[in-house]
Amino acid sequence: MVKSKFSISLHIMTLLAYYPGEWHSSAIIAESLNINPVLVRKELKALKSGGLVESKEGKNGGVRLGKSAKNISLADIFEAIKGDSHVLNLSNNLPDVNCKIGSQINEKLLSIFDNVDNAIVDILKIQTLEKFKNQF
Amino acid sequence: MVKSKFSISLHIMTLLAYYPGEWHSSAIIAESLNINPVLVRKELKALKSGGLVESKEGKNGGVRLGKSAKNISLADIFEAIKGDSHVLNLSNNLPDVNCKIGSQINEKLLSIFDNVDNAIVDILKIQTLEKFKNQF
DNA sequence: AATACTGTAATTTTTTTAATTACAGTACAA
DNA sequence: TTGTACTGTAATTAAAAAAATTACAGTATT
Repeated sequence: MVKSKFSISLHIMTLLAYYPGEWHSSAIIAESLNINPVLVRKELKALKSGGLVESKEGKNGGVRLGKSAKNISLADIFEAIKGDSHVLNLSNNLPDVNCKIGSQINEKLLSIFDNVDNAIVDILKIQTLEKFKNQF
Repeated sequence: MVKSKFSISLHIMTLLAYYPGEWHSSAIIAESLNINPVLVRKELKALKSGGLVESKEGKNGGVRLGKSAKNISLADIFEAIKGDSHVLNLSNNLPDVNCKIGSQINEKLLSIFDNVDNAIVDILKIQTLEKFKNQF
């Protein structure tokens, strides 16, 4: 479910970029997104591992950007939340291995998925988070 | 769910391209994909409206390519199944309209989604169905 | 007239996603 | 040193989405 993860993560990142330096609690962030705070913290996990945000535990803790919004592209966010998954998916069911096409389709599809993901990264590289948040 | 629709549709189209001219029943196609025949017919609906396949009702009916695989790109298939939807999605919940970011994020996201979809189309335009099926 | 298809609607089942609950761990601050 | 307000994460429940199934009208073919 890369699909809505990107939206959620970009929304979070935009908030953090809009109020730089401030620590935001997952509850506050969740309010703007109108989703559950636990889900926010889960999404933040991926963004943290990419170094895009940093968090502070304890009272008055929260999260803020891990580096300047000028140095974060939308592709960075996409890659952080994407992990090993693809934007496109295989069918859940295993194709018929006795079929010439069915037996090989998945490997060919996966190769296309890589190309698609790379194309998305390329197009998202163009825009920085700084530029994106300045639209608001 | 554009994600697995593309895989299902490309699988179908590859089968049809591999045995050109022949009428394939949804049951035969469903066997290779290991999915329900009704779902195959549903996917075919989108491909038909794009002129990519043609169907024949009645006994010995079925579907076959609507034009030469040489004249079909993977982008054509993607666009046919995509319809008005995007590969990326908004969050299901409406963001807080009282928040500066929340009130405007969705329109900005939709603009990105268009760019992403266009990038996918561009990369998929490169390969024809003919070339794709010749890999098998 | 029997057969083998498409096309499509309605329903049920399965899968996925999100929400909720719960709580250990941490830092601040009175 | 204790209450408070956070993160981090696991486990469970609820909701939503996707796929499968059932059903059947309509249509060529033989």
